[in-house]
Amino acid sequence: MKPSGDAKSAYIAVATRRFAMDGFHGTSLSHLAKDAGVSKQALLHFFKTKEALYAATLTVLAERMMQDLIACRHADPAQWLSDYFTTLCQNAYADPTDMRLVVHALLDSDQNARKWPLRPYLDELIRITSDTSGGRAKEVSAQLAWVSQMIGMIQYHIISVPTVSGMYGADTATVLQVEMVKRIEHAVHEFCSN
Amino acid sequence: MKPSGDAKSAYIAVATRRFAMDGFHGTSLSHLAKDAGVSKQALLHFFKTKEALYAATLTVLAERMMQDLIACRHADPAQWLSDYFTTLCQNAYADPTDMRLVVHALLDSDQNARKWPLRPYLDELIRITSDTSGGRAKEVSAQLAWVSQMIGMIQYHIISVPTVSGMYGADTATVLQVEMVKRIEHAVHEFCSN
DNA sequence: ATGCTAACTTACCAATCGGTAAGTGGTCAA
DNA sequence: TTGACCACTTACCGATTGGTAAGTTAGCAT
Repeated sequence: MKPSGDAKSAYIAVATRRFAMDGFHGTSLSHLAKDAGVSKQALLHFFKTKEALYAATLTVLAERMMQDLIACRHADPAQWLSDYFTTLCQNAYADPTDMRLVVHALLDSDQNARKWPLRPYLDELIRITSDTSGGRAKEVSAQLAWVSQMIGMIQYHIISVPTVSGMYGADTATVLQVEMVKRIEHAVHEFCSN
Repeated sequence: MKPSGDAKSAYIAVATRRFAMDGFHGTSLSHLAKDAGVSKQALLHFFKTKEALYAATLTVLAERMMQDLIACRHADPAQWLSDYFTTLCQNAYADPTDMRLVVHALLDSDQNARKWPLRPYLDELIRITSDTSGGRAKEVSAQLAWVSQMIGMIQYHIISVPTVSGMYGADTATVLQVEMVKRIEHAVHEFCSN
């Protein structure tokens, strides 16, 4: 018998990729089953509904994003933020799955129905921000505003890469990537130093 | 007989709202027909496929966004940009339909299959940017980078309003709106003046 | 050996999907 | 008056949807 946890997380991994690509409504259980190489009911054995599977992918996504953030820990909080945002971008160029999934989830969110699993991640980002000399001088809501602006700018940038590349060419898209890194460093320096 | 153009654009208006809410895959022809108060085949009479109807909504969306941009025309290009981005935000708070539709379309875009209808709009934004004293000093790709960063920050901000509001409360969401306007004015000033 | 449970499978379901075919009723030019 | 055309309807289609029911198989404790 295959160990339970492995199969379950393998299904979540498959679902993560599919949901990130095509969104919740664009993905069917049959597709997911085919991707995973099992029958549709194998998925329904672990996750009672398609919604439950989707929710599980979002939970795992939130944990992964939190881990990635912690992995960039740095004594200087401003450096921490700069490093994290930059590596977030770099990783997403190679694999935009997570960023796409977040945006899809944002658009799908019923606001009250499904609770947002990324709150701890956001709170941690705010906490780091409030540790910087510049961030400390500002109100919490201003810190949240800045953090969400940064996250939004980056995630939107990632999901628009294929379109920009198709419109203006791959080389232009590369320039946008370089400009994004510069913008991140500038924005962190501007907001966090005083 | 009802005048053809009216019905057709009425269907597009209905489809715009639905597609913006639920995305392409989350919207069915039956739902659209019910919203419009006609049978499903009334839609298929004007648009041969669901894809064609979707493409039509994107085309009209692009025209509308271009008009909104032109409507903000100002002798000073920096002021033009500042006014436009600000009013774009304000209008989207009242009705986020267009912003949501753009992001949905970005996620759906097959990159080669459907051509991106917002290119003229983007090009016009770049043209205005290049008319500013600060923008003139920079390369075109840097202007594009800045414009797409601004658009991305704003659109992501709009689609995240319900989620942020659910997480931190409506009053905090209002603070984010104020901060966004401040950020827009600051960013325009920083990039466009020299 | 036996029974229990976890991890599946095949078979099946009503509902809905996008789309086709064949009209129906009203308007308008001739 | 007629005939063409347009906007639209009802009826229908095969395919696919999310999900249920009822096995089947393998490992493991007793």
